[in-house]
Amino acid sequence: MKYHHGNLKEELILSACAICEADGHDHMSLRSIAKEARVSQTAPYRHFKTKESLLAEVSTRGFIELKEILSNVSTSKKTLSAREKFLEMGEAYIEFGLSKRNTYDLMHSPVIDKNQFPELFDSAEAAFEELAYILAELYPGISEKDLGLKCIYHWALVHGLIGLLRNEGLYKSRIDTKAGNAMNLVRSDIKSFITSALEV
Amino acid sequence: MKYHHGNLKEELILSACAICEADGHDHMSLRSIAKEARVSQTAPYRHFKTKESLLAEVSTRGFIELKEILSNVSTSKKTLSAREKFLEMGEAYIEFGLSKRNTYDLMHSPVIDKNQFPELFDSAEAAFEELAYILAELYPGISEKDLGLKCIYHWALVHGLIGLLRNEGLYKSRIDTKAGNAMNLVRSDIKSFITSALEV
DNA sequence: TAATCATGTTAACAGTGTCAACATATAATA
DNA sequence: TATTATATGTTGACACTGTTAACATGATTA
Repeated sequence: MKYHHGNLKEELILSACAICEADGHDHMSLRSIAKEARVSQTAPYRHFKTKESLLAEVSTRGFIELKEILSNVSTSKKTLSAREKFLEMGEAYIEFGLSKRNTYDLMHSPVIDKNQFPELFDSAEAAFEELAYILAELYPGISEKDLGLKCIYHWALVHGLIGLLRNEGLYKSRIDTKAGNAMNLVRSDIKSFITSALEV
Repeated sequence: MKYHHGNLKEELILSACAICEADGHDHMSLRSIAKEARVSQTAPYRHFKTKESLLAEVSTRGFIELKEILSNVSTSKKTLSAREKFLEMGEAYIEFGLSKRNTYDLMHSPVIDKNQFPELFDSAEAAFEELAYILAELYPGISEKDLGLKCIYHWALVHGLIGLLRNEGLYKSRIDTKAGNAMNLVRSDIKSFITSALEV
């Protein structure tokens, strides 16, 4: 029987990622994660100063995955026009926010102070940089200031849309019922929704 | 000494609202709220089936306040054009999201299942209806379907923008530093930012 | 007046994050 | 190689959490 685990830190992170996505970050306990790794309840403290710092790791992994998803659009679809790549990125972003729902929540949760975890901060920024790259390609010669404004505009739109698409019930009376479910309409054709934002 | 409090439920809600806004909903314990009302730790259970239902009350009050803020724009500024009222509402919404930060978080937190609390659901919907009213005024004769799309569009934008404006650090390298802080630029003139969305 | 019911209390349970003190395996050093 | 230091594990404990069960008290109603 080995006293030392060998790869505990990584296993804890992976467990945390799985539990976070399965149950939500607020239903995730250090003790249960430790138990899953068949290790004592305080063993995680040899690798993470606090629970929050483990959550920060999970969040960081989320941003890294998101960044890879977004940059894949740029690199693996070189034949597409900038405009089409932008739309694909928007779709991919929303797909991520909807499918990795709980992880996405953690990534944007106020329980983790990004300023306290430089790696998390950097990973988040790297993901958003992908948006800036494609927008710079889409608007050649744009000033840095206007590029910044456009980044904020599109990111806000897409981030907000994810929140809305998940709150399925909301807006029932006027949209889902009376107007024949505009929400589903948006969901079924996200690209055309995002496209309208390009007219701005 | 009175055994019965008399107005405990309301006092608990008010305490909860205060603590939520001060410390965040995740740092809010039933016991501390009970203590603040100088009442035993289990007294709240005579008025709330669970902690979540107290949080739902706090969230509901938030949406009610938000709805009032938004409808005040419509009613108290009748001389304004529909367009100007829309911009004022957007500004007021963002102001709410930034100043009542922790409450706003709770209102959009996934820890409360809105479908489980009809009053909360209704209060949230009532707030969003205000947006629909002003947009209907702004686009007379618009179809219900298109109205729904516009609601989603503008709500997503403004909701997402709040998230971004609060994450002050994010996007530092490209925007805050290189581009001279586009974020602050947006914040200082929210109306013109929202205005661009009207061109869609 | 007596009985019912809403609203309080106390005691206890299982679960949480975290720390201090101790144990062991690996790495570095003499 | 023998010894020591360091990284990584364990046990036990603390204060805190939400929640339930059993009981007490005050107000309302028959």
